[in-house]
Amino acid sequence: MDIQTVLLGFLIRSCMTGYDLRKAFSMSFSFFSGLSYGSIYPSLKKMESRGLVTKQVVIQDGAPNRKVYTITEAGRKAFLDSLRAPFVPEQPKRAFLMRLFFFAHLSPEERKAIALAQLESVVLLRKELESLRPEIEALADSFQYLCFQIGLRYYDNMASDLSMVLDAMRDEKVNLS
Amino acid sequence: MDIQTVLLGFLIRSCMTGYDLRKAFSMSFSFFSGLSYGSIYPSLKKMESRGLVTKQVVIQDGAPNRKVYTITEAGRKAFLDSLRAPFVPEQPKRAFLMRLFFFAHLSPEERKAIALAQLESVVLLRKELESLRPEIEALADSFQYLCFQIGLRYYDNMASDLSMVLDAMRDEKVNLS
DNA sequence: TTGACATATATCGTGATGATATATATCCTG
DNA sequence: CAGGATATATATCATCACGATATATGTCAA
Repeated sequence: MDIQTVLLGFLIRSCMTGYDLRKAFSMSFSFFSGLSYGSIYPSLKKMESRGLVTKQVVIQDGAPNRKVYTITEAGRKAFLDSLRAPFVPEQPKRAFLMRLFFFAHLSPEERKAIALAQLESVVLLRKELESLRPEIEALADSFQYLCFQIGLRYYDNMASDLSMVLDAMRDEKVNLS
Repeated sequence: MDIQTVLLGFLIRSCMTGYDLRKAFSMSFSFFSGLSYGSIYPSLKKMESRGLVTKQVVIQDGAPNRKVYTITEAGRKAFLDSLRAPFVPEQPKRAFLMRLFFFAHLSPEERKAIALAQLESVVLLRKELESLRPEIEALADSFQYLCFQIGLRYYDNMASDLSMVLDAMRDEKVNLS
């Protein structure tokens, strides 16, 4: 998912500390990925050593010094290059598919319970994302708004997959392997 | 995605070597995840030390010895437990969303080219998966067939997302940030 | 006043990935 | 028949993402 590119994308807008980047990320990217300090700080170090960003230490009394990162011309170029890089095909990679693959090992009741729990959790995730709408409509550009819409559709599609699974189980002849 | 659970799921069917597991995996799971030896062998070692599998070394002359793994009762229990474990919510995590998020930094022509390339690659992936249909219809149980169908729908949904993006760009007023 | 929350950086263990190394056997093709 | 590709089979390495945790301090409300 290339964390460095995302960080550079945020740093183009404004100079930021690792902490700021984490916040910015959670607010706008949260629905398609997490990002932890264990990834951010090492990435910033690497990017600094590669000349993609520069660091300004702002001394504060008491609190730990802020390390403000600024993107360089090389960083801007690296960012655009990776936006343009050839696409690497992606796979679904969803844990639920793994479970479903082995569903024959569970009883019909367990299968139904698991699929229903999953459906509930997807509905919840969709609701959470939907609740960000006002914020996104205020701040996002048109492409970022498309990301939001695709995120919603993603959950809708998962819900519809789960309904399909539940339908298939409704009139199942038990099929233990 | 819990590699150990997947390996146990295959070992329930029959005893296998790491190499066999890799093959079994690529044939049936390939459309939602990869699995490399760098993950398999360490996992098998861990599972052996935890008593989930036992190892029989089959000496061969010339070729490296086969290490055949057999699932234990504890392994069977661990497998079922993780199928029943509470669901961890998942996020889309798609690299294309990251690109789209920053699309405003590219020219309209570049945006269109990237989205079209992506669409092509999705169509290709769908075709490849569809070509596995006869094999899957012959070997899969009904839940595994549902996995296959969901895989196809996944690519269909991605294609439809991309069409949406292309439509939105067709009549765009350029919106650079 | 005390506990929760925000600011801010950093490191650690765990583990997944992709690449590579090491051997040998078989099978197809020119 | 030689050569090269492919299959069998195990193993390790560097890279790096993640989640948890440690360390400090400031602020604000109950």
